[in-house]
Amino acid sequence: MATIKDVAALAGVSLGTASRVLSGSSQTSPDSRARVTAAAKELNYIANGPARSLRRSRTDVLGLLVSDIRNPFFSELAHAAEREAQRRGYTVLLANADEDADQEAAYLRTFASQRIDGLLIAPQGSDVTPLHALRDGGLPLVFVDRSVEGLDVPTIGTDNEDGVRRALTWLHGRGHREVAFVGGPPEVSTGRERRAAFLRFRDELGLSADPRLVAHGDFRAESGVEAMHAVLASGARPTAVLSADGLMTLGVARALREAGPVGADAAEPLDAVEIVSFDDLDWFSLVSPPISAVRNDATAIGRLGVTALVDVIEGRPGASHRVATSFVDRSGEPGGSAGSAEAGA
Amino acid sequence: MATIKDVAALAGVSLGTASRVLSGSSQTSPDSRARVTAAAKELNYIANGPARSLRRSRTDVLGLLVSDIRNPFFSELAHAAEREAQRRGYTVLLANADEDADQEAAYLRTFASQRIDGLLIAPQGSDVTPLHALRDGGLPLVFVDRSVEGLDVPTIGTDNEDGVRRALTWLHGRGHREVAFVGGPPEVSTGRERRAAFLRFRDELGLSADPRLVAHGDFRAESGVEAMHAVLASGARPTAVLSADGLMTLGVARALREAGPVGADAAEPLDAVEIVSFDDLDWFSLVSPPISAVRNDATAIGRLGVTALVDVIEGRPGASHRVATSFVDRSGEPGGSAGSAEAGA
DNA sequence: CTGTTAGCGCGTTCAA
DNA sequence: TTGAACGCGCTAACAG
Repeated sequence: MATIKDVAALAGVSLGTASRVLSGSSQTSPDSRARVTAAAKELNYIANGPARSLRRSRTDVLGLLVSDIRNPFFSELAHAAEREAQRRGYTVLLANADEDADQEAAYLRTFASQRIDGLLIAPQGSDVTPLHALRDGGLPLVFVDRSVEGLDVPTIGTDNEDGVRRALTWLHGRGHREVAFVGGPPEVSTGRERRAAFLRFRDELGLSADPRLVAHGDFRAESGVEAMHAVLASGARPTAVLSADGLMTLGVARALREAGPVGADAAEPLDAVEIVSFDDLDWFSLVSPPISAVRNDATAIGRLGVTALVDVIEGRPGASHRVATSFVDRSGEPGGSAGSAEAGA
Repeated sequence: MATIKDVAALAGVSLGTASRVLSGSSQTSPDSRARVTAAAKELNYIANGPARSLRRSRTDVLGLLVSDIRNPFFSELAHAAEREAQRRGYTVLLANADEDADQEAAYLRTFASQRIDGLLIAPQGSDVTPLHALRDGGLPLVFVDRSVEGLDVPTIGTDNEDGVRRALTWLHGRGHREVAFVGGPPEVSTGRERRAAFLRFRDELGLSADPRLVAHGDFRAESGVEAMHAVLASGARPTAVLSADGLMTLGVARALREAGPVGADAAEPLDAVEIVSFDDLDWFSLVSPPISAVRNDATAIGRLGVTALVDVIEGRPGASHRVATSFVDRSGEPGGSAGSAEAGA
């Protein structure tokens, strides 16, 4: 690979002049500008990033540490963050904690070693010490989607309480009183907030407070299956269920499908259970009956996260946001028959 | 941030000794090892990556440039690649070309500047010059999922021909003769291969060669909607459709749903169209009728891709692979009723 | 086994 | 406006 020295030699100027032309920092004569530019093109010169970073003590790279890249919410968030970052002259280094605190800690070290300029993170929340260390080391930090206590960091999250309120109000309006809840892990802030909101609005709306209706997963599909099975096995007979994230909704739908007439002792078959999801997935309109959902705006969160992070990096205060949710009511849609123009199989 | 100099000073040893201890390269006395380790821990020392890279002229970072991070196939591939890379001591820098050749070129530059040790790429295929430049610059390269002509690079792809064969044979066995095809873009190798295989096996099996049954998208959901609409608008009346990738399958399913009795002039309503997808998505079993699919093993491709790339980096020849597909027959499953334990709404 | 030193490629200061 | 020289933090080569 050609170095700036090669470029300078070919252009017949000094190394300093070549550097000034290429980084466009200082004034240079039109003559040397032309010659250096030409030489750089001819040699296919691309500046050595590590050397540059070492000298400038900045990398123009942002880290994004998501909880689970296979979760559509986070891949959409990542996509939006990447676009916004690129618009502002930063590159995004994406890493995946896979809902695992150890892996999160490992990537935190990697990022620190790479000397990224700032970090966007959806924290697991089980152990904050590594985050504290980074923070004390002076790394600009912004939380997306989730947050952890005791760390004063700009946070871009969803209005979880209002989202849950929308879902329960809607279910209540449809006549449901036995509403099950498949929540997220209590270690994670969104898990806690959505659970608290469920309990609160459940009571305010006068829905059944049967504790057997409440179960918890880990925001992954398989845990949704297990949680829903657990609810059904407990003997509870929900007419509807609210799932706290999109992947678990997939699991819940699977579990309900598998369940059939429930349990060994169940004489009475299970009526159709209406599903409502926190997170709207693109296939919800295709199942029967369609799944209504709280829209959780990953794109806005990714975009605002980068904005806040760049603000912090450049010395401005980063703004926190609670992004509003909306509710997608699919009760009026035909549902089913993805492969057919008719309703019903 | 503490530097290795600080660590050496605190430990009371020379800079060289500190370096030797921390990188574990050479032999060191137990005494200095203990003191350096302690000092490093106390100062919360994390080596400066850029400086390290500059000196060693390697970064221990692999690039992964995917076509579309929101495509579940690629997020799964990325996840697998990341795991395998970590296992081998590399970090993965993930970037998203968003099915756009310009963005691909931009990230290629970024990667080159970062001096990554090797690149895993699912190329767009429209313009190979930037890839050639990298290749000539000596960057180890491996293609995943897709490939481009004229570049002798290890390639880990799917056995597209056999996948399509499985799908068409299965459809033929179910009695379908009017089978539509929603293909990918011809600029992309997988688009071309799946199309060629469709045409070949369509003819071998004696399926209808009506050209109105064939349409093309760009591997994104919206294009699946458009392609399916185009087929229906042409007046063709397929009884089944093969979609060339998972996201387009979503679009196809939507289009069929929306279509209803087709067109303004259509007197006869459209019978149920059976959908088969190249790429199996996790919700296919939940729609009605369920969507059968060719399993495209993203995990294997990601894993083998990293293996091949590391081989190339370390001077061994990288092995190409055609990963086998399998067919998931869901015709026997109940389908529909995601929210119910009963079949039917 | 350890201390000293050179230099990776670049941006920037100081003189000219 | 330009050239020369320094040093960012680290590893490796050499001498002791």
